[in-house]
Formats: sequence, C-alpha cells, structure tokens
Amino acid sequence: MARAATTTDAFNAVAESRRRQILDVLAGGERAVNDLVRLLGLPQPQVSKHLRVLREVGLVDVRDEGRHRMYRLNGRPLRPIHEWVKNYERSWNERFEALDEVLDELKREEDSDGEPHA
Amino acid sequence: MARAATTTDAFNAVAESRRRQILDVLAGGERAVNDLVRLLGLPQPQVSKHLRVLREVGLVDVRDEGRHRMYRLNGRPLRPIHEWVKNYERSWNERFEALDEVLDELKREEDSDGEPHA
DNA sequence: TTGACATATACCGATATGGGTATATTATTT
DNA sequence: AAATAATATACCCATATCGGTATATGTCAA
Repeated sequence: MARAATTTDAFNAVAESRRRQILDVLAGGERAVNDLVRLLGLPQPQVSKHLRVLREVGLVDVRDEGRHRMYRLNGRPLRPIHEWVKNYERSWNERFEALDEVLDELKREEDSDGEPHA
Repeated sequence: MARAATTTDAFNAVAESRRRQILDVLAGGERAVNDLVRLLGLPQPQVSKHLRVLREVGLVDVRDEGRHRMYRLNGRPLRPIHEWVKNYERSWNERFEALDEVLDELKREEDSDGEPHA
C-alpha cells in the first residue's frame, strides 16, 4: 500500500496547501473555476483537479450556472479535524509548557538520584 | 513533483491516522517505543518510522533512558492547524447553514427573475 | 564476552500523487 | 452550424509513501 488517497479524508485532502488556499478563497463566497485560476495564479487543469479532490471529500459543492461551474465551500468535513486538534490546544499553552519543564526538572533529579552533584 | 513529503508540515504528518493515534497515546504521557507497539498493535518498525516523521516535524521529543527511548508529545506544531481550521468553525454551525439556505433561496429566485414561473 | 532486549534502519514493491501539456466535453453566442 | 468560452479529463513523468521483512545499532545483564 502507498500513502492514503487524498480523497480518503478531510485530513488528507487538506494536507495540500493549494487546496487550503482554494478553500480560503471560497470562504469569501461562491466562485467559478476561472475566478480561482486568476486569484491563485495556477494553471486551470490543476485547479480543476484540486476541486475534484475537494468535492470528493465533500468540502465543496458545485452548482451549474450557464457555462460556469460555481464552487462553494462546505466546511462540515473539517469538523473532525477541529475536534481532534482542539484537544491539543493546551499543549502549546505557556502555562502547560511551564508545567512541562517542571516535570522535566523533577525527572532529571530523579535520574541523577544518589549520584554526587558534579 | 509528487505529493509533498510527510515531513513537510504538521498538516502532512498528521494526515496519517496511525500518527494521530501515536500522538493520542503520547498525550497521556511519555512512552517508550515498545509501549506504543503494544498499545497500537503495530509492527515495531512501523512505529519507529512513524515516530521519525513525527520527530522531524517537531511533534515529538525523544529522551534516552537506558536502552529505552522515551517519546514525548510536543503539540506546538499543531497550532497552525488549529488556527487554520478554527476559521471554518462557523461554517458547520446549524445557524450558519440555515442562513446559507436562505441565501440559496434568494439566489434561485434571482436566477429565475423575469421568467415565467413554469 | 556472550546473550538478550530495545530500537532504528535498509531494502523492496505497489501505488497515488502533483505538475505539465494536450484534448475532450459542454454551453453560449452569432 | 460554426466559433468561442469554460471546464474537465487523459496522459506522462518523477517521486515519496506505507507495509513487510531482515538486519544493523546500541544498551544492559550474566
């Protein structure tokens, strides 16, 4: 087996920064493909391919409008990411890190227990 | 170019669910590799390889303790993920989605403006 | 020193990827 | 119907991946 398909997960789909950029643009409202092409400065086929991935994981919805295809954000599949990562929020708090260092200190003392304080 | 290296980002590193599992275990405290092997039921080489990736993106720290290597969580690199994804939080709120539908409704009416109501 | 334990790495295979370029598909205007 | 615009897809390539298995490295014990 190789790496999990990009279409497996929102996790995998969103690992690509271009796709995050696309979502960031769409967060400002519906857009046609060419708008995205212009705004992101990417070749059109790439944009279409990224949009396909995003669509397959449900992160965007499409709507036909004349000869345009309007893509719209659907953030729902991002929820599991948020749920997962938010549990780690405290781990980058300063207070937590301070506590962490204290624990390190204690651990170090414990390690050198009984040895002379060189 | 192929897909971005797993060691590029926390985004990429964490796209793999096994690595998320490892972090979840380490959230409970420092662990030796074999502990992780037992707890996750994965072959040891795989665990070591995943730990390498996590180390390279700074998500874990290592400490030598005798013939054990103790791995510890460092959540800091997850912060950008949290920062990014939290901006989409409102997009899966029910209220927001309700608003969204209203806008759809308006858009549809606008589209059929002037045409006979078939 | 020898042996046992803990961990890391090397190697192999299959696979999906992202980028590029060309072309197909579909819709619109004239 | 023909030309044009908007978008999707088909190919090709190079590459890093994960899984598996074997082995190297390092540390402690007897």
